[in-house]
Amino acid sequence: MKTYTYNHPHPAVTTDCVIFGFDGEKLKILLIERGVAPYKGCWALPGGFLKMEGENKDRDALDCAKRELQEETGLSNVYIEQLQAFTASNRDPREWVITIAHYALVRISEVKGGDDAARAEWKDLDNLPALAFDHQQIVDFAVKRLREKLRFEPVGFDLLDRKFTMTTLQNLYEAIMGVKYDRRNFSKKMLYLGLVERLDEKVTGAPNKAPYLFRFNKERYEELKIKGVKIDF
Amino acid sequence: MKTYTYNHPHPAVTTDCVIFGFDGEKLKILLIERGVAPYKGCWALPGGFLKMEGENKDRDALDCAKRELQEETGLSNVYIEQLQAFTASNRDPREWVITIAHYALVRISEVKGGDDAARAEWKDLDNLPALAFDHQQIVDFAVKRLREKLRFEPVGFDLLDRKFTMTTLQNLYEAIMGVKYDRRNFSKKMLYLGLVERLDEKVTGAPNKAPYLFRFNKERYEELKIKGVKIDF
DNA sequence: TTCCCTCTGCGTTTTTTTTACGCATAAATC
DNA sequence: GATTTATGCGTAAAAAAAACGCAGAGGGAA
Repeated sequence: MKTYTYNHPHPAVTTDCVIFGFDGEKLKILLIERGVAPYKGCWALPGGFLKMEGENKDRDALDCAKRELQEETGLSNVYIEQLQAFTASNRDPREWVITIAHYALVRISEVKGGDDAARAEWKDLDNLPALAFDHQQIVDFAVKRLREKLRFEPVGFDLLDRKFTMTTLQNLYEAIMGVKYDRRNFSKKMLYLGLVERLDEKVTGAPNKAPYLFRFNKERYEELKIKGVKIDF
Repeated sequence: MKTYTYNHPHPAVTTDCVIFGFDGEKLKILLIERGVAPYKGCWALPGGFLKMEGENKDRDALDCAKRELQEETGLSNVYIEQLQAFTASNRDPREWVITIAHYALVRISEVKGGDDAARAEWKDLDNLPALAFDHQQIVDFAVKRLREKLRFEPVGFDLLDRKFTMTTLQNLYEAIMGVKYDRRNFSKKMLYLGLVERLDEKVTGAPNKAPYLFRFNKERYEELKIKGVKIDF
C-alpha cells in the first residue's frame, strides 16, 4: 500500500456541504445516512476527503465540495460558497480531521438522486435527526450565514423555481429568517425594489383568488448589489 | 529525523491572522517581514503551522492563531475570529499548504513588540507593500468581513481606547467603511442608540472648541445585539 | 488684545422608509 | 347562491434617515 511521509504531522482535510432546499413551505437540507464507522447509521452532511492526487484531483477545497455536491445531486451549476473550517482536534475519533464546510443553494425540483441516492434524503431544517461529528454545529453556522446573506441578496434566485407566487417567496423569507412579515408590505417592497416582476400568468386550483406568478429580475438585482442596497425587513 | 506517515496524502495546515489596529486616523494591519524563503524579504501576515504535538499543542485552529497573535503582540485577550480557509493547491510553492485565516482587533497602544518584534510593523491598510503568498487576497477578504461586522456590531470596542472623541469614532467608521458621514447625524445616532455615553472630560490642545470624551456602554451594546439591531448608516 | 480660522455642540426641517391596517374581489367548496 | 379563503390594491400614521443652519470655544497670528 502506498504511503505518504512528512517531516511534520499533517491533519487530514475533508470538505462538507450544507445543501439547502425549499419545498414552498419549509427549508430543508440534504443529508446522507452513513454506511460506515464512525457514526455508522447516523445522518451526516455530504462530504469527503480532499483529493490531492490522481487524474481529476481537486485544485482547492471548493473544487472538492463541488465534486461532492455533483455526486450527490447531479447538479453542477449551483450557488456554493465556503462557510469556514471546523478544526477541533477531537472532532473525528480516527485522527485530526479538519473539515472545510460549505453551503449550497439548490432547487429541490432539479435534484436527481446522485450516484448513491439511496442514502440521501431531504430533511426539515427545524426537525433534524441526530447528526454525526460536529455537523449540527456546522448546520447552525450555515443557517446563521444564510440569514446574513439574505439581508443583502435575494437567495430566492437559487432556491425557487423560475416562476413563483408572492406568497411562496414570502414563505421562503419567513422560513429562513424565522419571523413573520405583513403580506401586503412584503409584496409592496419586493415590487418597489424591482427585484421581482409580475407575469401575466395566474395559478388556479386553490380555493381562493388566483395569485399572479412572479419571476426575479436578474439585471435589477445586479444593479442593486453594486449600489449596496440592503434587502431587509 | 522524525517523520509522519499516512495512507492518504495530507496537506500542511497553517493559520494566518489579519491584525487590525486604528491610530485615530487610519486603519492599519500588523505585518511581518519574512526572513526565510519562500518570499524572503516580503511582508506577510503573522502565522505559522498548526502545532499537532508537544506540550502545548493546539486544540484547534483558533488556538493556533491566538498563539501566533500572542507571540507577535503580547496580547492574549483580544477579539479574534476565523475568516475562512484559503486552500488553493498552488498557494505555497513548497507543498499543498492550507491556511485558516483569522482576523483580530487590537488596540495599537496596548501592543508591545512580540518575541521577534524587530520584523513586525504596522502598515496603512490603504498603502500596503507587496505581500507574500495569497496574503493580499486574505487581507481583502478580512476588510470585507470587517465591514459586514461593523454593520451589526460597534467594533470600536476593540479598536479604540476606553475614552475617545466622537470625531475619532467617526474616523474609525469612515476608515473601515470607506465612506463619509455627516458629523452631526453620526453623533446623533450614536447617542440616540445609547452605544456611547458622554463623559465630563474634554480634550484641549487643538485649535478649536474642546471636544468631549465618550466611552462605550457595554450593557447597552449587549442589549442591542440580542435584539438584533442594525448599527448602520 | 483682537481678529481669524477651525472644529464642536445643539438644533430644525425635509424627505424617505417602515409599519399598521382597511376593504373589495376572485376562486373553490358546500 | 352563500361561504370561506387568500389575493390585490390602497391609505394613513409613525419612525428613521438625510440635509443643513448657526452660535461657541479653543488656539494661532497680527
